[in-house]
Amino acid sequence: MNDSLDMRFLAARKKYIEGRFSMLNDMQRQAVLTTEGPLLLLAGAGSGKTTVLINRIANLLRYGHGSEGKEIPDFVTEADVRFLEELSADPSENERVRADGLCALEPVKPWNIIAITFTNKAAGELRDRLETLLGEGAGDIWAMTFHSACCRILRRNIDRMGYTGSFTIYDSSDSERQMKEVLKDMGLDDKTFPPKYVLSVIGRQKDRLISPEEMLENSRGSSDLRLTQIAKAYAAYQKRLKDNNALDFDDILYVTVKLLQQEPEVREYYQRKFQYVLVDEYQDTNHVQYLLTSLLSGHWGNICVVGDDDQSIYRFRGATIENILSFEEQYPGARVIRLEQNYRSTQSILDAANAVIAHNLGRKGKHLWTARQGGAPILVYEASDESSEGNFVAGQILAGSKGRNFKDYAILYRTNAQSNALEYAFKRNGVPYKVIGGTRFFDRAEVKDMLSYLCVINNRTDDLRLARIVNNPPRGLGAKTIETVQRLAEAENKSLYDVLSDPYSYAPLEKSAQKLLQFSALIDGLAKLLEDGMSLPEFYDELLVRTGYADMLSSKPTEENKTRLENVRELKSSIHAYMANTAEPSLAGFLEEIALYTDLEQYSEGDNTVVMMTVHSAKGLEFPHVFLVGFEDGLFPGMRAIGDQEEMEEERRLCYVAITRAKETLTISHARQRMIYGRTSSALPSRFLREIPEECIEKRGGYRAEPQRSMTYEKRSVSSNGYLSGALRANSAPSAPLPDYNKGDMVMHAAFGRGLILSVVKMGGDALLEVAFDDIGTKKLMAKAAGAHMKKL
DNA sequence: CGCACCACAATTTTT
DNA sequence: TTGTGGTGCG
Repeated sequence: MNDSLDMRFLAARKKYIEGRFSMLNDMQRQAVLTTEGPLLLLAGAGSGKTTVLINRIANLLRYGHGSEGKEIPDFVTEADVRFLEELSADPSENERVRADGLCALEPVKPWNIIAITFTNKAAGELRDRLETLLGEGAGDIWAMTFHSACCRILRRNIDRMGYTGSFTIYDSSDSERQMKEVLKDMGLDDKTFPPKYVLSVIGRQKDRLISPEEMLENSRGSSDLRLTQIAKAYAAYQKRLKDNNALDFDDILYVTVKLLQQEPEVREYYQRKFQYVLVDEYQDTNHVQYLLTSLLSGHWGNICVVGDDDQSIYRFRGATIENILSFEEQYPGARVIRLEQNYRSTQSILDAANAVIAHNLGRKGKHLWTARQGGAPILVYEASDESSEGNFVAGQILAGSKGRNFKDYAILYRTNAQSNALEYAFKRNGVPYKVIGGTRFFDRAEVKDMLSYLCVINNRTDDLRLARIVNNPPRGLGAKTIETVQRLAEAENKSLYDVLSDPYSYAPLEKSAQKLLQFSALIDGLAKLLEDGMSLPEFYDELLVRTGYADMLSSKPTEENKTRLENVRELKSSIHAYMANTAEPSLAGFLEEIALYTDLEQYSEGDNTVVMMTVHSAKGLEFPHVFLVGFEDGLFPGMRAIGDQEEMEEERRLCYVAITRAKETLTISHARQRMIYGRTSSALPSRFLREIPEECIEKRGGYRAEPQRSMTYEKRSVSSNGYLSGALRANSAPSAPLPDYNKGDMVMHAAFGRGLILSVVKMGGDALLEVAFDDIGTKKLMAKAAGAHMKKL
């Protein structure tokens, strides 16, 4: 082929590949087709970031670097060029196959791509969407979290680092318990050295790749005397973990990076393997994660990071916005593409978001826009206190939802503690809701207990987990006995299990020998079941029975124990889920999966209920209607942030995240006074409110004339003026008379429609109604609150 | 060992 | 106000 034909081919190839991504907007397409070298994708909220990621991978798999490359395969003929040039926008199947063959330039193998995310949820979604788009082969792509990717590398190669491939993973509470012991052994007072704090200091060291020895060295010149102690604790802690063949979450990254740095063979293997490295949510990466991705992409240099510096809200756990801000310096020749078209929100919402975030200095700068103009203004409501705020929100939802699409609504707040007042209001008003967050499933004591049993059965030398369960349920092996065992084990450099399963060899254990043997027989007996091929779920049932754990819970059937038993049983469904996804299920495999998969209770669209969560947990989600509550100075932004530039910018980003969750409407509320730590304190509207342009806002509420009242009186009266208060002046809302509802009355409710009162139970100055609604079934409502939305027929 | 009692603290959260 | 963790008693 001659030069001009070459040019024609390149143009036609580019045009064809572009055509294959015609469903994307220009910027998105550019992001997909930019395959080579470092690429920073600044993806604004709602800009179709994941779509781009998926399509970018699809492009790599189908066309390799065809969209950018200048090479031309030898087999291309003039006829081929003409064919491509004349190809219609909507080719037939055959034409498409031929064109694909012509345009593909070293298509990438799935196993040469790694796409790293933060959460298991994100990784799972990525895998699902890849599979939908690409079919089977997608499974070979490394689409996983930082931690699971590192684990996979470590399982193969960690022996070079002084651990063995069957290492266990400590979660934060395991780490804390271990650290507590370390500090106690060192004779450090846990007031001056809170385990959590010590661990966080150590975590920062690991993030900077500083070893215990280096930290000790560094601490010598320091004015903070505690640092030397912490450095020593760091060394002792690491020794313990190594002795137990355990890694904590920070170690997983730290050791992987150390391994890749120290071992050229291992490094080169993975560097060659990963031709393309993609990193999602890059604004959330910390330093060690930067090092990891930079190492992995070290050979081919094809690193694509996707993120939004304006949505970086995890500084407190080590995320550094610097990674995104200095990407271009760290990767010379990097290209930057901004995705600013938003497909989620109305213009009013985006105007507000843009205006707020523009006040930040440390940012790359972006301006979100949407093709859909207009939209309802942002409603700003001033409530008298948190209870009236709750009633307002509940009322708005009832009025807007007509009792149907509760799942279209989300309530976002800065702190978890705020959910309480809202829950009360929602219960009073009969609005179904679900609170996301709080104690997670795998953090519950009973679940950890069962997992500890499984860990010990899987690995007898897991001292930490063994200590947890050896006397749970109580077996007469009290603290004293365990301490003795620990002392003996330490002296002989053996595991706890080694000692307690052989009590007659140790004089001090004579008294408890019988009980100790019973315990080790229990563990051995259970392990035998698995060896004999019992299935995991069956085995788990047996575990519940033989350990006496199930008995312990069911013998005292308190409400609490019932939920515990449920949780313990629920773990069995995790086992089933694991079995369903795994070719060769094993206890060890299950435990490994569980160790890195802790978020069983994340938000997923399920029931038709309103959801309540912190702004942090809402990141990445979207809802038609969003309520941002508690928008007050001191709460959002929090007290700690006021007067600290960096912190304030983080709060502002958080605010930006909150605003950009909304698709159709955003309602912001703040209360004039609020109960905090049992004290009522007054508050001013958030300073961020003033950063939202006036013309985006419609104000409501306002309680200037609200008289001071006694607590109880206040609580009851606000519910009556809750959502109607925009219309009713506060002064004209005296104590609401209890509406006269009787059993058998027909009522019409604003949201739930027609209903029949089944029962009336007087409660204080109020009454609990049970109402059978024609459309949605029976509901329990408080008469006073519900009265605002309901009339007798 | 289990329970009651008191002191104390208290953003945000994933792995 | 709420929840947790530690201590001391029966």
